[in-house]
Amino acid sequence: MPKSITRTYSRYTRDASSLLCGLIRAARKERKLTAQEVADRAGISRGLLQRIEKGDLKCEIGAVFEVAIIVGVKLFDTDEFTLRKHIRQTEDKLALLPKSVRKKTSVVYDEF
Amino acid sequence: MPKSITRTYSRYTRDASSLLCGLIRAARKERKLTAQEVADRAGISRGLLQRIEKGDLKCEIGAVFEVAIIVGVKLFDTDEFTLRKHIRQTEDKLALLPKSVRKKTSVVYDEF
DNA sequence: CGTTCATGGTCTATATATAAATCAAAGACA
DNA sequence: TGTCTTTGATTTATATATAGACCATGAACG
Repeated sequence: MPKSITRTYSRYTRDASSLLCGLIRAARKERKLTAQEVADRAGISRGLLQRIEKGDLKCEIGAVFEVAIIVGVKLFDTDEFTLRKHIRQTEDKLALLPKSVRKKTSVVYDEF
Repeated sequence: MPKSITRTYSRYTRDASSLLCGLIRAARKERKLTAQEVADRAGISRGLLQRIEKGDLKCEIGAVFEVAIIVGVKLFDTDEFTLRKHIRQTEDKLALLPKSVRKKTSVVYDEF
């Protein structure tokens, strides 16, 4: 059961969110899109878009990504083709890595 | 009231999410970090970390960002300093843009 | 090869994110 | 300046994301 759920976020997380929401807002204004328009195209409510544009860290990442793309903010700064190439590369690397991480037991008997 | 909430996501959104979750999982394995370790340091449950590493688009963005940073995946591919510089630039640009977007009424009386 | 730890899945209870509606204030444009 | 749209904020109801516990499988590593 979730008890309190008051998360703390690192500075970098907050900065990354600030930048992303600023980019989104600026892009929307530049393209002269209404908040309602973007919300409709993203399939979300205008209220949620407001929170996204304020950098609310509790929004679902899918909605944020969708909005970013709609207003023209490229995530990862690459086109779709390059994106899929990177996905494949990561999958390949992942296949080589061990399935599970094992911690050293390291219960060394050095007391004698 | 939320009625059905079955979102549809664009291809690019799904790809971006796939890449991010792949990078996170690969980075965690490379650094030999246990899922429980990362979850603890991020202040989230192991179950949520599992969903993040599967690219579940309904996870909160703050948790995803936090995990990414903990395992060493740089968002925006820049350091903290450059990140803050970009934030300031975006704020400046935002200050110059109009506060609200206005659609052309364009109800032209041309019937005579 | 056997032991032990990591992982993946499932289930439940609860906190909360979201949609929808409303209202007031601000700002764009004629 | 005046009108009308956009925005911001608030409230409410409900769907659901999350924490926490559990179990079964799998895979490291001694």
